[in-house]
Amino acid sequence: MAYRPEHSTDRWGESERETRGGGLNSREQPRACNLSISPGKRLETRQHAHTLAVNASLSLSLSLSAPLALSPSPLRDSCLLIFRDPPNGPASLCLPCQPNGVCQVPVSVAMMTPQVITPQQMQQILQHQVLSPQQLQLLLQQQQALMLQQQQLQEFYKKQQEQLHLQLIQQQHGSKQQSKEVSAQQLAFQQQLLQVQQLQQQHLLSLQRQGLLSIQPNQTLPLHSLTQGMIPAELQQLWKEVTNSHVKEENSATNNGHRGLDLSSPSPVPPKNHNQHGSTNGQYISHSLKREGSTLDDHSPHSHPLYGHGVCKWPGCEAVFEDFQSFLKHLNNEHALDDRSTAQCRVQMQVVQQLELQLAKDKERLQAMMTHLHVKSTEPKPAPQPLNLVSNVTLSKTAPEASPPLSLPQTPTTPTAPLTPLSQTHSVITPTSLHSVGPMRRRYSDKYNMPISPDIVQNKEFYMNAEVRPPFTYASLIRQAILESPERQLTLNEIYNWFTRMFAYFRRNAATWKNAVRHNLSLHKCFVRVENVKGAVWTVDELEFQKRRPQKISGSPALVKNIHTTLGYGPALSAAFQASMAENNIPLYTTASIGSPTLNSLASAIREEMNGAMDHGNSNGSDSSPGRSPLPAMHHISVKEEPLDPEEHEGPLSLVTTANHSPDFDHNRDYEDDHVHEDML
DNA sequence: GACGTCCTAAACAGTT
DNA sequence: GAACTGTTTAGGACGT
Repeated sequence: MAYRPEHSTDRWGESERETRGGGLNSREQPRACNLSISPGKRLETRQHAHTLAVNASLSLSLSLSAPLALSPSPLRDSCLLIFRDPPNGPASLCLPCQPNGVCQVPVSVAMMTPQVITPQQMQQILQHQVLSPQQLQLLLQQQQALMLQQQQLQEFYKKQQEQLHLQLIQQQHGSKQQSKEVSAQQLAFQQQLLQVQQLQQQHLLSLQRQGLLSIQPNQTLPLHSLTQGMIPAELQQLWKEVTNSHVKEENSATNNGHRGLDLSSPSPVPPKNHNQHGSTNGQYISHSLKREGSTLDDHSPHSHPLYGHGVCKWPGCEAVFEDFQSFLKHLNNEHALDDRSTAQCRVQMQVVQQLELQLAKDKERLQAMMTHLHVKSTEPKPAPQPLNLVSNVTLSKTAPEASPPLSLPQTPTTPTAPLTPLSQTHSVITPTSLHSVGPMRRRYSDKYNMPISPDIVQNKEFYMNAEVRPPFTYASLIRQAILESPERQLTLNEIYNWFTRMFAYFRRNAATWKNAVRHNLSLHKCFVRVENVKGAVWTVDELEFQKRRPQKISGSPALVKNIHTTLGYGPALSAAFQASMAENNIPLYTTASIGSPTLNSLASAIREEMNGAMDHGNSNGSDSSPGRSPLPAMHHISVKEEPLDPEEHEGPLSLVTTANHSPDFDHNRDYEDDHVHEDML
């Protein structure tokens, strides 16, 4: 009775203040986004580019999101990071990434940057440079590492050459065109190598400028040792495939695709600071790399993007390991640089490219939608800031997967909830952003019949950590909780747990929202109580859920279409994949517009998918697992307070009979008792 | 203004 | 008896 709108408003305002003050503008800004990696390509990711960056782990582009644990790989020390703070400020180097850590630069990048220092050069350095012991040690490490690296590359090249030789023998009868292609490929490869050499020279030049290396201008750099005779077409093609797309991206994105190090301004930071975290850049580095799921942090050395929950996440591997070390061993042994891994990388690259393509399309579509909606909305509401969480999700994918326990202090500044300022992310506003604004929240999920799952998925980290009320109705949330469960049924307590697990907001005021949950469960026909031996679980009658509201969007075919195309979600897919591949015709359990015959059939499909198995389950009188039957036990379904004896009726009325009701009839019955029950009684 | 929906609050009954 | 679960009612806010 004592509903106080001002109270509600205050709470919202508070949440938004918390969100914006502590989250969006927080110091938890992913400053790592401004990190540049060199040599070769000065590649910078910014906040809005994380989504792509995370997928570009094999590209020449910066791919901090997919660090490869190379320890004790020699590649580790061969990467050179350039840090800028501010982003346009002078560069400072970090060499190597981390003395005892793991390189953040993917193999493809690290391999491009061999810093071969001859003994003569080393001697020169010793003679002419006053270097600290640390620097000397670093250089020695580099030298050793690079020699090892060279050996590896030579072995690799040898293999490739043998393969190529075999291939050439097989293809000797091939046409001239093929040989022409091979020649062209060789040419291209030579160009690539030339670029690499240039990059390496630039790299060394940068070293020189940093005072770490002193080389006479006319001195021949010993870089050719790497590439001596390396013209196998196979390797070339491989290289091309791995690098081409992203080189193109860079070339198109920048006027100079081979800028290499930006040495226009020599770093004012003396080399002695390179490994110190006390400096600004040091903090930057540490912070940045940590935020990218790095294993550099000595306190959390067991995080790796290819390792989660004790399972190797290498595509198709799924090997289980008891500890991180064994995983690393496995990674280095089983997923070393060989043909198989390369092929898998290729596949992954294609997947990534497809996703990127899809993402680009979706972004474009979203932009169009936003533009369209903005044109219509005459009053821009200034106060609430939409939250861009797309990149956050992407980031979170690379972060340790340990979800924050419920007992954690939930502040918007929690590192697991990185927030991106709106000002930088206009182009990627999630659908929620439009609706998480003030009192509109509760209409979000239903008004346009938009599925809430992608939003929840995308903003999961945020909702889990920020005490911001989710812009969904209780009914939508309950439905989501149930549908997310493997068996699509939850007990009340499990629903509670889902709420508290997924939303920090629901970790307080439990009495209020729990009451609301119960109220909604009981009130809405779409929630069906299924009695078990152990108790009762709640399931969702999807059709009923869809009938809850008449759709007013029929007049906007474009919107309908857009909604329709974003309906596809499969529980087996990962969250990010769901978000980006929503329209890939994956079976869904979500809302559909009732008015459209197409969507009606879609809804029928949903119903069949949800209940079709139940037909088989109906004959299964003895449930081997009574507590958690994957099929909602029809014979135990009780619709609200009137349990029916399934023996006396042909089937559960709620799921079958209501499917034939017209929406116009049904959507008004949400609050009313099912008179069918009375008929049947 | 009517209507529908959502939210909050509360009372009540049954079950654990 | 307390806590939990489930149902129902009531009233206000808000959008259509």
